[in-house]
Amino acid sequence: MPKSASALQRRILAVIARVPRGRVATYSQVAEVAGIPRGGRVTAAALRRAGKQVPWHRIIGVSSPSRGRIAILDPVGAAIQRGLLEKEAVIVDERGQIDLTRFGWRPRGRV
DNA sequence: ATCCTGACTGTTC
DNA sequence: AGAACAGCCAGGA
Repeated sequence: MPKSASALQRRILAVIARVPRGRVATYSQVAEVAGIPRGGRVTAAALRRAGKQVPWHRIIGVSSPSRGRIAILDPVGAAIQRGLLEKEAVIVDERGQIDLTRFGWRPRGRV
């Protein structure tokens, strides 16, 4: 990985690496576990830099309290993410939405 | 130190 | 349910 990666970014990547297969986590959720309360954007930035070194496809945005949705800007990348998730048995809606009550990651410990 | 940026979010319309 | 807005955070110029 890039030697210039900050400790914070490495921590974020470490959290993402813990998201189990067949499950998805939101940007903010990852940020919070990594120690950045409202840093959803920070998670996004870290992911962008990390590339495919982590299960990037398991990180999504929030659409409503119980639903998440693919937040990739590039339509092609979004399609790829959807494919990867479906391959893990995660049901992705036509609009790229996902039921968090079913596939949302629940980190154990504190919340 | 200051300003701008963005794979974010909760609140309002 | 979906679009517009206004905060929020850390990194980079």
